[in-house]
Amino acid sequence: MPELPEVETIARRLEAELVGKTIREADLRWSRTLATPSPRKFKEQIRGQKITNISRRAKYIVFRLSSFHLLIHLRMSGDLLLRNSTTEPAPHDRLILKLSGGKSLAFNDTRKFGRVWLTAQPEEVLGKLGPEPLDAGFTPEWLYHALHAKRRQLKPLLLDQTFLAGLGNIYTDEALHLARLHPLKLSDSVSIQQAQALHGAIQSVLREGIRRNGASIDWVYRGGEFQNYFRVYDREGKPCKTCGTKIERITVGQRGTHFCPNCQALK
DNA sequence: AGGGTAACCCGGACGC
DNA sequence: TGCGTCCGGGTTACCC
Repeated sequence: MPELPEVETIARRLEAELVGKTIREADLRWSRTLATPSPRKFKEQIRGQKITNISRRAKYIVFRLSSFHLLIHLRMSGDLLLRNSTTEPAPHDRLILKLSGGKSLAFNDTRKFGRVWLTAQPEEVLGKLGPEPLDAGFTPEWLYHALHAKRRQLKPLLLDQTFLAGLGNIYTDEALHLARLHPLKLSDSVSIQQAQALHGAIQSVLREGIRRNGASIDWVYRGGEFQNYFRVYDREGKPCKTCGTKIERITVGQRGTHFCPNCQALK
């Protein structure tokens, strides 16, 4: 399941491979993948567009084209695959962009949660997002004040993309454990020292993810040994790697939430 | 206003 | 085998 580090890695790879290529044709194989515009308009507008830049904003992959922005959100099960144009479409391919130079970019998405936007106004999609957790503007001071401007449980607040953009369920649990903060702790009860710890933990787990996936992205979506790196996520009943206490799993805002009741005491 | 939860979209995994 | 339930990213609708 692609979270921010995986999306970052995909965007970097695509940037290295696809800048300068022209989109010859779009093969839309599952029309609901398209958030906007209509399939007809999409095919018409994307034809002949040149890819000038590829980047990431939150968990969106942003393709800057000659006169539009193509935004792709992979959600749960989406993946972007570079293929030769002669390769047959694979099961669960939702959109295939045929490019100049004999390559194709395939958006493959088993669960059909992922969405694609083609728009001249990307801010309509990206405008409400909070700051990037790895950008210079995300500082311990900003986090402290932002936390105190709300009175919300830390876990749902950190998952709120308008508060901070790009944290998903796994990295939120990991960051809270590293910062020794209970997921239900109220945001305005966090001390300046705790905000500093949380800030460091968020950047640390994301950077760790990026570093890891840069080396071996292929198993990220296939299970493999990904879970061996988790401190708390998906480790219910297993010993905390810090203190040995059994990791607990609770539901917070309908999300599975994992924490160490000893390291992350509420009081 | 600002907090919370439920439904929604999906298919795979898993339990019975 | 087969049916029901859970899971999850993020938005929207709705209630407190």
